[in-house]
Amino acid sequence: MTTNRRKPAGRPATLPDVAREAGVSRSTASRALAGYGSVSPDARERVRAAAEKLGYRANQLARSMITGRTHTLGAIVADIQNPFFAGVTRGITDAARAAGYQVLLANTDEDVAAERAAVKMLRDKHVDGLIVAPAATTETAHLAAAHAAGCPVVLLDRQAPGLPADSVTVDNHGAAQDAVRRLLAAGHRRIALVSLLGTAPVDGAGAASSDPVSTGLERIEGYRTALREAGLTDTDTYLRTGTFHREDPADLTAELLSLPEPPTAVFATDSMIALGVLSAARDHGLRVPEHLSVVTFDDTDWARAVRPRISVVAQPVQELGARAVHSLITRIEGTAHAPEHIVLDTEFIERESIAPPRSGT
Amino acid sequence: MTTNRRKPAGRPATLPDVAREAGVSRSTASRALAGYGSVSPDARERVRAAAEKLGYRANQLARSMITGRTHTLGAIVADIQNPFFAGVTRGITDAARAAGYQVLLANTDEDVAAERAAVKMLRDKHVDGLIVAPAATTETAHLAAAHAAGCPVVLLDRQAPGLPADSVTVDNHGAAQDAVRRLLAAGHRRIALVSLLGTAPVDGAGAASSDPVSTGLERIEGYRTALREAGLTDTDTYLRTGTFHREDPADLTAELLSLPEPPTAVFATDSMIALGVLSAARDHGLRVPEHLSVVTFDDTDWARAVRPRISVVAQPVQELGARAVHSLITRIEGTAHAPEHIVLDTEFIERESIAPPRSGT
DNA sequence: GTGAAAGCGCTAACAA
DNA sequence: TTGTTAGCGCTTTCAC
Repeated sequence: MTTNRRKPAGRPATLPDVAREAGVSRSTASRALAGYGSVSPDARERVRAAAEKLGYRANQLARSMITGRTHTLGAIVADIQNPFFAGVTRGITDAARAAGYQVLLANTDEDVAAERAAVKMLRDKHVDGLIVAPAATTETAHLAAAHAAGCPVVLLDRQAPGLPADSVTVDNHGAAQDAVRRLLAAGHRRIALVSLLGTAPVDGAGAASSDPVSTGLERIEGYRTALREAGLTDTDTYLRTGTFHREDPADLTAELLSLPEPPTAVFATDSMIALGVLSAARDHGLRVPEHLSVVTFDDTDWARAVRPRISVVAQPVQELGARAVHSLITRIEGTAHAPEHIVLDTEFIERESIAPPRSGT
Repeated sequence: MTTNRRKPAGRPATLPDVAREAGVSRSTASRALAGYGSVSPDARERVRAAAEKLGYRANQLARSMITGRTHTLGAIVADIQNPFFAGVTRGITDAARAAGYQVLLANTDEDVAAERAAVKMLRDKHVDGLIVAPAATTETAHLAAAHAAGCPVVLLDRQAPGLPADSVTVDNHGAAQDAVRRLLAAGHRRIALVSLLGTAPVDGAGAASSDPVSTGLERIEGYRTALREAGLTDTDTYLRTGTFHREDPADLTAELLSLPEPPTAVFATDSMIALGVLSAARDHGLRVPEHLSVVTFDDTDWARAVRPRISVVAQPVQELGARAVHSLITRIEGTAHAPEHIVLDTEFIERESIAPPRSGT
């Protein structure tokens, strides 16, 4: 038995309803509404009118089943409450909407297991692609699998060497180096870096011991490079890295400030760390910038409102998100091409948190 | 012709693949996996093993078409970059995920047209329900329509009188009143309020002239109540309200501070406004709290890190989001019941931004 | 307890 | 240009 009953008032109008109202077949109605194939102007108009009259809205679920496209993107970030990711997410949702896509959001708290679970859920929902700020640089099998299975992935903010995916990042090394150079130029020699990394701390002399997020690592390397340039060979004396959820940046800073020869300047690798640095400085009765110069990554709202205003390395947060969306959609809708790696410029914004050290090194 | 071909390696496994592998019918396989109806333990186990072997993941799109449930929630907020909404969104995504739901996110920038468009897109995607911080209190026909059509709506942070929907808010009137009382208790008489409202400014004597967001209005009323309690009848002398995107809170504050008899204390209705107030105070060479006491809604990260630390009315942001999710899911999964209005407590956190005025009123 | 068959709302070959 | 036909992958009566 075919579905020839008339549409009851309560039920939302379906395509057969529209077709019947317009006096055409379902396929013609479908073609007219989706705007493909060829339909006579007359039929097209009748269908349009019928759809309007019935308040017809296409069932995207049914459409997606056929076309294989949901026009939905998945965004996986560490923490939407972090102003950096809030800005990035804003950029993502805006760009996505402008391109006719919606965004499913997931937080990972820098936890790879949570990231894996998120990828699984989002793929179950058949997102057309994934924008991921990966929690780890090496454990990316789930991302590679998604990519291979035709769910394109673009990496945001962070790289993952093994993965043949597009990426949108900033030049963390260069930006950090530049920031530290400014501290050096002001006369500082005892310059600290405070950071939080994904998993394991960077110890003493060498490189990272484990698999932390690449961003932090690059900033640390930029810091070291700048110090070495200035002839400071012992680059790790004032280097303090903690682990998310385990260490508090304020404590790391407090420890630095209690040193016999405390740093005269601190470089914070993001705005939430800078807050900890500021807080510790205050607890030690230190004024910025007279007693302690401070520079941080990320130009948050408060950096230009507090006293003194904080000098920052500003990242183009919204653009980071928007470019990720564009890369992703290009890959979803376009033909295969080699992974592209977009590197956006940062901007150093000089404000009032840098002063010469009180006593020379 | 039935679909009897064997599963090619490239294609993801489907239910027929699993059924064939397990030697049962599709219906049995479906029952075993979804865990309804009755299936013999033996068959259940064979199906489970087959699914595991083939790496089967159910197509949620297909499932949703049948069941009418997508296990997806829509969240419509003003601006994810506002720390308040960032916190709320965090609460929403976490609670949703814990309950087996995903979240589609949309920003409105307090624009009703954008909100309407978002509701339309999200409903097209068949979200099971909507969490909305409505941009306007009266223009809510699109929300009422969604609700009536079986897509439940819960209001977040803001009320909409005409709408028979659940809501989760805080006691804005009481919290504002309490905050202003503390300023009064410190000896202030010239207390300003700076706020940004949805559409039209609140002028002179009366109530709102148009349809701004209820939250701001309630805070203004709380402010007026506290002033009246203290015998200050002229409650609007230092009341300054602007419009989103049009006025800058710093300008509103600058104007106040240029008055012949400037206020000695300012109450900001959210953290982004507080930033403007602080900035204007600095530009006027005023120190907080010696020259100007400051209190604000929302306990953002920076409020406890800046010097002086800012006294705030803290809202339970994550809980606000979580409770909204629970209300919504209860309504989605449960039976019809009268709208419930949850009002959460705020907490006044006393810090260092309030001092007695220099010259008594 | 299990399978056959119908069908959710839509698109896409293919014929006409 | 248009209609017919066949599904997408799954759930779900309804007999057996």
